[in-house]
Amino acid sequence: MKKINQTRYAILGILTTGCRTGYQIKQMIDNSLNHFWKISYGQIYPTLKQLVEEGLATVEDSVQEGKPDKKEYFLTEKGEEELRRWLQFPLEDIPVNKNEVLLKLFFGRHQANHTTMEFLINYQEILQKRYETYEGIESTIRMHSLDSADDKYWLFTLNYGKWITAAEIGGCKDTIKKLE
Amino acid sequence: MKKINQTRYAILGILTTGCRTGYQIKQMIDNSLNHFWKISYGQIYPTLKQLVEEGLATVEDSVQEGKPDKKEYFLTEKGEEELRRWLQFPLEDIPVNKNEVLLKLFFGRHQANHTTMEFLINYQEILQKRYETYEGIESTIRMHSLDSADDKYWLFTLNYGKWITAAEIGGCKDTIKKLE
DNA sequence: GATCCCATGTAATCGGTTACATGATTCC
DNA sequence: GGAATCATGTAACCGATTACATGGGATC
Repeated sequence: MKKINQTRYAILGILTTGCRTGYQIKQMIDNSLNHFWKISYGQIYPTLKQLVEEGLATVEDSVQEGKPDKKEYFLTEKGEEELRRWLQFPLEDIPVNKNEVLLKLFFGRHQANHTTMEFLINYQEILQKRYETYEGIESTIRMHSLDSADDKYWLFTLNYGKWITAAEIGGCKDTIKKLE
Repeated sequence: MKKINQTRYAILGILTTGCRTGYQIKQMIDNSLNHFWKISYGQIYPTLKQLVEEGLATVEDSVQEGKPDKKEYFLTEKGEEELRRWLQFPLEDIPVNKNEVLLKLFFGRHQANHTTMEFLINYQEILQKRYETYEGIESTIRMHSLDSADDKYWLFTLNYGKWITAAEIGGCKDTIKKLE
């Protein structure tokens, strides 16, 4: 069973949201998907080139006034099909998310409980901030009530993200309590 | 800010649990940590060699009866210090866990809602099985009435894992409901 | 002149997987 | 003889990051 390269599909997907250049793709992922996806220019530019070679996208040189020139990428019909094929392809098993917190918790007997607790409290604070960020984004989207077709799914994603973050906060608190 | 190689520390940690050989380390991770960590021999053996070179561990050739020879690794004092140093080192920010489910959800407008729902139902079933596995392991540990110093922390880890899994199941259900 | 944003790209390197190679021992 | 388990290792490859290189335009 060969593993598929998800980054290709992430880029394919982003190209349907109005982002057209490598720079914009990077910005979109850093700003909107940054809690569950990331990417570097070292991947973006070569991948875009490859997508064109495979006929999944086309490029157009675009001259801008007041800004540097840029290359705009557009999905082809074939590219859209490829995206849809990937979307409906089911997860056969859960990918292992390497979790540093759980790993450290597992080796907890090698340090004083209060040190583990401090570690968890620190992590919990970070999670709390993340949760608040989600809430902020959510209300921004709702207020702007943009008619963008993507918004609905963006909110689903945020909501799912909130569930996970809340659970992690709960897990931290619960563990801290047990360590006391 | 340079990123530290956590795999080294995972191996360092496992060496404190009674696992002594590369083979045993692999087994331990596959059997006990498989939901939040994984590793391959291609990492284990070179890393063990490196740990010895750095004075964090020592090797001993061990002849066994009825089984092939093996190499047993032991943490040095320096190795234990290194492990403790890593353990107490706080997370400065949350590492990005690339999440295929969230990514696909984000691009949901490109397919029929029922397709997205089927995808989520499938995922939810996988999560449910995982949750039951956690419960199974938990009761096994509790029944064996632990004298191992690690057991307590193993249960903390399991408990935390249950929180996260339960939340993901909740997130799936909630999203499915919204898609109806 | 300095700094920031926009914009594109590559080379070196790293972390990790996969596939391969080897071989002892036990159990059926 | 064949399969399963125990055991160690390497080379090729892949996905991704980091550091570097370049440069236009706007703003202060």
